[in-house]
Amino acid sequence: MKTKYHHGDLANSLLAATVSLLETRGSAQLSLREVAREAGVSHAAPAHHFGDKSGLLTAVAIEGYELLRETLVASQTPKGRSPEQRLLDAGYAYIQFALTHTAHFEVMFRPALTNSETPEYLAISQAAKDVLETCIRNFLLQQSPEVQIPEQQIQATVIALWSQVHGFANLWLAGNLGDIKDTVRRDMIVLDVLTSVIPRPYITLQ
Amino acid sequence: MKTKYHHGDLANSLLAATVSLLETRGSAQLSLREVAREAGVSHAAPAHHFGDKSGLLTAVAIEGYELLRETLVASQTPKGRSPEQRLLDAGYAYIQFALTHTAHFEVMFRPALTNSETPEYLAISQAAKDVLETCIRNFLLQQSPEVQIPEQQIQATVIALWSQVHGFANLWLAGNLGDIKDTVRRDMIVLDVLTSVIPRPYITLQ
DNA sequence: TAGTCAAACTAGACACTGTCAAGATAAATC
DNA sequence: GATTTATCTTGACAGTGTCTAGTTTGACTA
Repeated sequence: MKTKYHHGDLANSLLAATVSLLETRGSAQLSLREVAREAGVSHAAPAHHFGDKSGLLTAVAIEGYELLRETLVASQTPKGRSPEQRLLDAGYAYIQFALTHTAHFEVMFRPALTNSETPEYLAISQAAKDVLETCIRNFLLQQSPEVQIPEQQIQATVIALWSQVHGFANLWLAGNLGDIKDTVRRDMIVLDVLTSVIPRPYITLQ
Repeated sequence: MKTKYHHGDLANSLLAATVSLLETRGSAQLSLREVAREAGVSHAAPAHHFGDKSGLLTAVAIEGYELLRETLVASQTPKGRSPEQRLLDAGYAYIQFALTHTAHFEVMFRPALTNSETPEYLAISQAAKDVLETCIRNFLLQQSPEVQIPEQQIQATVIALWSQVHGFANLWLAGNLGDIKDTVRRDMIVLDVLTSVIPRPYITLQ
């Protein structure tokens, strides 16, 4: 495992090194050559596996969407929870993911850094979004079982709720939410933010 | 005005060139030297006015916060509007600003690119945020005039509403909202998103 | 009006970057 | 065992941010 010419699992090592460097230095300062140094290979090695810098970051984004999807699915597995609770769980999981996997999260939502039109990219990002949508659908269905909610209204709700948690995570990561350091207050505020939009039943726009 | 040694208003020219390049190429590809070329000066000229790259981007962010503040204030000047309408107006203005001044908006909320601890930066960003907060305070005051809403609850509402519009703008700019191209549908969805959180009166958390 | 000084800008250099082409090595295949 | 193929290295190139030293110019002083 020391200094073989063929690394064996270089692609994954490079991915890990990239995420690690992103987490410490941020995406603006990320250097392909530093990634290569971190992985102990020559400066041009990454190109062979990922093409170029955007290719490497695309791989990070895809890994991120897989992780996010798993996280969201996992948040829905506990039994005996109401659709409303499940919605809260999903929102909380989303925020938790963003604050934990900051490197992935940033790259996932900056398409300028990646090849975001790749079929694989589109598929996995859509898959993650689908979990959210299903969750919200179930919630709306339970909120008003008798009314047939128009599809456009459902989409608007998806956008509204997604915006909520996504914006919260972004403002948090950008340092715009003041000095909320400790976990307790953080959890409280997250809950506040989430519940602030939860109690709303389906309403028709005038 | 042709090729004088002293430009006269180089700082502003550099700022304008930076914003222009940010709008076309994006922040990841922005080059100080290209900014200098665009402004017709030597590659080291920007350093004299802004120190380094982060100094230049700090100036962009500050200009952005000034613009945002003006936009928000302007959204509140029409007379005869209810606090609820004013809240909608502010939210709409926020989103409109983000989608119009994409370069400013991106730099404003990526502190890694700027010197976001500068007194001037902190002051102007706080000033912009204050407009939002006042607006939301007035809304809550009108929603429940008899109850004294605890400060923490107010802050949570500010965060919730800010998250909403901020997240919406971010998802939009990242291309995560599908193919909503035409202005009509866009306006409708913005309205949906905003109203989805508006009708909620003050509630206590259990 | 002449002289001085500080601000505004240029020129050159340095280490670093991403990417490309060409070559070296080792594993897999036949 | 020979050959092919994937993996990785080496070297080069243009471009970058920033530093230092120098040049130009406007403003102020006397």
